[in-house]
Amino acid sequence: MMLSPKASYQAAPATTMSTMGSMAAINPSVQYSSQMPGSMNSINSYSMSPMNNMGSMNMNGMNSMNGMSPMNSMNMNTMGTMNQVMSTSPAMNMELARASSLANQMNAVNRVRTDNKTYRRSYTHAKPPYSYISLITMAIQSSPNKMVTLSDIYQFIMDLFPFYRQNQQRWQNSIRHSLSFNDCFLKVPRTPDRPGKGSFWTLHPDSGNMFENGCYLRRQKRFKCPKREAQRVTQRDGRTDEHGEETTGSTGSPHMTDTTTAQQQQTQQQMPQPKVEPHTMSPPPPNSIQSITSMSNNVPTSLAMARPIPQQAAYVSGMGAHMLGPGQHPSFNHPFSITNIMSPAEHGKAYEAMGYPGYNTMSPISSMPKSSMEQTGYTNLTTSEPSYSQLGTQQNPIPNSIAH
DNA sequence: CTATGTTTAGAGGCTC
DNA sequence: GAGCCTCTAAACATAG
Repeated sequence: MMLSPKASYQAAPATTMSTMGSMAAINPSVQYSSQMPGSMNSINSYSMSPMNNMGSMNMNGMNSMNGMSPMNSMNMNTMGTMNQVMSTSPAMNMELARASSLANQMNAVNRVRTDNKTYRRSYTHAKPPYSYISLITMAIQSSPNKMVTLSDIYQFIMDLFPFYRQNQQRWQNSIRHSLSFNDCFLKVPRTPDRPGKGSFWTLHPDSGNMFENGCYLRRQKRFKCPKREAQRVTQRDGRTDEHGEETTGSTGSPHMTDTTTAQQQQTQQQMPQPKVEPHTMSPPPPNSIQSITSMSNNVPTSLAMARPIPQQAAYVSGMGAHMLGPGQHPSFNHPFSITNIMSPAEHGKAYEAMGYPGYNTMSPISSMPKSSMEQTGYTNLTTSEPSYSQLGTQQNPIPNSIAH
């Protein structure tokens, strides 16, 4: 029997809505200011606008990075298009801004630390209150094209949170696992025109309500693609899944209840099936990556057989594990498709045109209930995270009545 | 060889 | 307490 070492540094507590509500008055900067007099100017960025936070975060991240990495330029690019991103998913950017604010505080506290002997522990050692799925989602959403490579995800996380600049092998393995294991992440293969290692990763368009409880540490329910689940069952049992929920529920992943399966299948069925003639596909915008559009001729045979989609509609096809599937969204119009890279502002329109109303509110981050955001004022950080409670004087700054 | 991706297994915490 | 979610570890396969 193997003992998990995680208890010694991480406990991954989930924060319930009630806890979130009660935490509304808790401002991390206030908590730490009581321990670090005079440091408010440096760390009270929670009262700042998200954009300010985002900007300062990135600069902090950049300052602490060694040299120029591809991701650095990506972050700069992200910053450059922040206005567009904001228009695509405001709530998502609130979360990103909050995450960046947290990173900002980490760095600020790091600076304060040198002037304050009483401060014993750096934010650098604190594990950010986000699940890996949340972090991956943030990385994807922060990308102008909503598609990132694995290394981009790594860099995004390390840029944002110094905590993840250590023990990289451990958490990066978890990142890879999360990408492969969770249906909400879709793998988009590279085109011959864009050689390189690894694929691109994007979000499944139907995975929008993963974090509807407003908690980014733990999803209320896990998104599962019925089609992919059926594939798993088929592979596992060596037979065709013809009984849908029953088979899925009995032999499927232990992470999925029958109820959830039924709900999601219903959602899938209710999702309007766009009827877009291939020839009506608009030419890519001027700033699109033209070279990628040749992907339709590069669909692996095995994958093409698995998904008999029209050749004209073949986007970045492939069903390796969790490629975008037919019926879920047409490839040639999928806002995330690399064959259809468009401005964030166009994403919403495209989605609405293909029968996905409210795309702008689909992102996991943006699915945070408005009431929750109003209650929390962006402060729904799961401050019950033990690693945070060990900050400062190593006394838990959060009253037990609130933290638990 | 290294990075990437998949899969399995188990532990701990949370929700119902 | 059962079921679910997340995290971690590890083995293995594959691509560049």
